[in-house]
Amino acid sequence: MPDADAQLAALADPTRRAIFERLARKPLPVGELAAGFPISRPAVSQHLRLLEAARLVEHEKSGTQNIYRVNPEGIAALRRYLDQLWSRALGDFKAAAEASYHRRKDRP
Amino acid sequence: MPDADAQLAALADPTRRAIFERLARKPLPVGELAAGFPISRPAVSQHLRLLEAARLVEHEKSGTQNIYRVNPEGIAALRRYLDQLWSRALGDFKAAAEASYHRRKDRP
DNA sequence: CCTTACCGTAAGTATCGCCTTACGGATCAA
DNA sequence: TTGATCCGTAAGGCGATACTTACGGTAAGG
Repeated sequence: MPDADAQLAALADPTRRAIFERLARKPLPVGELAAGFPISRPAVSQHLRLLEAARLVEHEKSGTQNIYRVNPEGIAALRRYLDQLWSRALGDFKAAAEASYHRRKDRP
Repeated sequence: MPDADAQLAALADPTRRAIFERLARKPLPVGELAAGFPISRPAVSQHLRLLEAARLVEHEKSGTQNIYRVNPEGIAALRRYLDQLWSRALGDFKAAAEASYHRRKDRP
């Protein structure tokens, strides 16, 4: 999955991650989306271009508007890559890590 | 978990992710680790500093060597953050994404 | 003690990334 | 057609970052 590079780079930027999270709650046209951020609309467009290239979001035209939404397949691909990374990464430490992982997860 | 920014930024760089994956397979001293990459040893040291600040790796002194290994707790923290991001991110699309996620996972 | 091996830090440089403003294409209403 | 809205792209500035070489500090060995 060679998207992993682009996907991680996309999520690494705080603004882009915020855009992603906002689209996650609800699909939005670019203008309405950009209104929620302190940067210009073209800046948001550029972020969206990266997010879409990374297959984290997708868009659909509706009149003059472009409606952006999250891309479940790209997200699933990234999850698979990361799961495999963690399992390879944890090797001998797998037991300890899983324990630490579930400890906080099971007791919120 | 405010580490998420630093952790994602750390993994976004291909060289740094390669370093992380290599340490995942086996803890290594800096010199031996750097020998596996086309960049200088100080460059590797700088990457390790970022990875350690992000709690993705940790190190231990052994004579004149510094042995670096992955940090299971930091990794677990990132996993928790991402899991929560996915669940918030997928909302209505959760079913579809989970399906797509497990489809490839269950049939390797 | 002196030398050697191992490593981190500092300084400098070139490239990359995020932002802005300016501009042009596409769609809809009047 | 004309005008207004919505949006993407282009060009440029500026700070961040990923490298290099040079240097200093620490530990082991002769």
